[in-house]
Amino acid sequence: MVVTRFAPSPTGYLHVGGARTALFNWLWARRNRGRFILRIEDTDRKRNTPTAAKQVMDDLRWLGIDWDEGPGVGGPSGPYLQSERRDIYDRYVRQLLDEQKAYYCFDTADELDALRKQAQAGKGGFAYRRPERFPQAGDAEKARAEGRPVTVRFAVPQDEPIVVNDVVRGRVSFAAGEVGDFIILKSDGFPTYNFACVVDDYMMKITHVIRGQEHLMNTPGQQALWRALFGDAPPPKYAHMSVTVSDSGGKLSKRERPKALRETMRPRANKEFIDAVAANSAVDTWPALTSLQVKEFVGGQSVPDMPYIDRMADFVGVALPEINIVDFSKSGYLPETMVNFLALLGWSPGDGREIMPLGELIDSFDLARLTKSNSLFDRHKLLAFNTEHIKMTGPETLLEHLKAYLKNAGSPLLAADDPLLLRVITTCEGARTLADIDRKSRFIFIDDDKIEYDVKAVNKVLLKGDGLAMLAVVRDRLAAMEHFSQEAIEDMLRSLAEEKQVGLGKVAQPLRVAICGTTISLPIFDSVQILGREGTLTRIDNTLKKFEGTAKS
RNA sequence: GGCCCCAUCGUCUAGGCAGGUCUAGGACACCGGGUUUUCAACCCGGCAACAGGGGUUCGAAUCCCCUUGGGGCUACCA
Repeated sequence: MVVTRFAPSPTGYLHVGGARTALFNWLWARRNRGRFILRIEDTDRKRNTPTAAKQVMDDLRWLGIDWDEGPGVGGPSGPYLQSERRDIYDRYVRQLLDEQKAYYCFDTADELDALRKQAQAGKGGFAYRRPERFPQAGDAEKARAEGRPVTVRFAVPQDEPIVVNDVVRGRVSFAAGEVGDFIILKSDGFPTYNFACVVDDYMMKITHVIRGQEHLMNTPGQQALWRALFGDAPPPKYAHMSVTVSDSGGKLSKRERPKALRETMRPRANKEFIDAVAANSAVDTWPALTSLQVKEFVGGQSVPDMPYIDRMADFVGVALPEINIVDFSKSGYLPETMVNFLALLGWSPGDGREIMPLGELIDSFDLARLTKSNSLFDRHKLLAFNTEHIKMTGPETLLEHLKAYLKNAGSPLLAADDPLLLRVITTCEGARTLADIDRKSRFIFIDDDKIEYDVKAVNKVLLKGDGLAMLAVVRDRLAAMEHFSQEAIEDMLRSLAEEKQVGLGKVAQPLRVAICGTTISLPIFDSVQILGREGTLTRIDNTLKKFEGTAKS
């Protein structure tokens, strides 16, 4: 049976790279009717937070990725938090120590740094120099007493090359001595990734490890460790996927958002600006940043937590590139879109299909068709995918997605009932994101006297030419109508245009701006009918009053 | 610096492992036109690639080598 796992380190939100890894493992398990395990690799006490673990799980659920074993669901190989498996790791470390396959180490971080610098200066790479005689338990005690850090290193067999047979890359060979002895147990008693991962993959009977290419260099060490620990037990098959790169070059990383924000802030960063940003940087229960903190951020010396980044971006008025899964959901992308798009980053079914529902993805997924070369995360294509998915998603499902979106965005449209929302959805055929739908419909639930007029729209449609005059005529016709049905509104506007010998746009656009404040809204007949006669007339009157006399020639 | 991976339109890719059917196919983007009550959507058309150099072969996008370029790793992070 195929068993795969996703093993995130809970250091923050789930980002697209992690989501893709999770998805590929999940697809492969589902495709083979196997099991998919979620394992939390929280062995870095400095960086991991419990909220991040929860957030990662929420994001996975949002994507529709469920796990057969893991936090929340349990399973035969638990616990699934590495921080709760320390006795297991200790046992294996003990075993290696006893068999002289691992040894204690007492170097400080500074000493190691110095060694590394030295190696850099020379021509070779850095590999830890193994001591002639392995320190014993007594030595470790003594070192501890002296306050030196105590770690354990694995003695990587140095006599022959290590060959990794990778599912996507084929045979990758590492020269004997190339892989240096690496730390398996940190001085705080926690295992390192390279160790815990091997032990857990064995105990959880993982058959396929699908992960990013950045792990390829870890594989020979892990493989050697596996042999030392588990002898001839067959190791999992490794599949190292291509890396997802960003258009700014390099691996797509969470740092892009702070970077983008910093770049837009820098040119404006005088004292008042920094103070203003700082004063408005509080998030929920988190206190506002100080001006100094903001200044240091702009200067590149520090990076505040992500919520602050989002808050500042909001205040400054920039849209940051989406990196985390939550960013995409906030921007109005469907989970179906994300899954589909992510699946095609480094994989293709080979027959030209692109827009695929989940079931099709599962049926077609194949490790043999993973791409070797890196791929760039193309937001344009993502948008196109979202448009397609919105089109092919049924109104009921879309309604659920939309409601979740609106809630998240705090949209006034939240006041709408289901029938109205459904109507909005069907009228918005061709919307590219849920945000589009929201944006085009918000006007419905804004108070008549709180319309924000878009300057450009007002100038172009109302002030230039005889927009205001036309609007006044429209107002009177609307007031005189017997039945305020959508059909009647359409008939009235069309015949008015015909009567005045102008295109419908000349009639419709001033009306649109009057009731929405902008030229972007639902189709005009729907807009007017949904708003109702009273609201429409009030808004027209307000508009007329506001802009009369300001018309340009 | 060392080690490892990769290389087809601007981007994602098909084709490569089993060399000829590839004057290299699709999608997105872009450009032009159409439709139109806004934004979209939609329809039609167009531009556009085998990184370079050597081999092997009757024949190479496809196999081999070198160069160049890109990426990854080089932590008591995962």
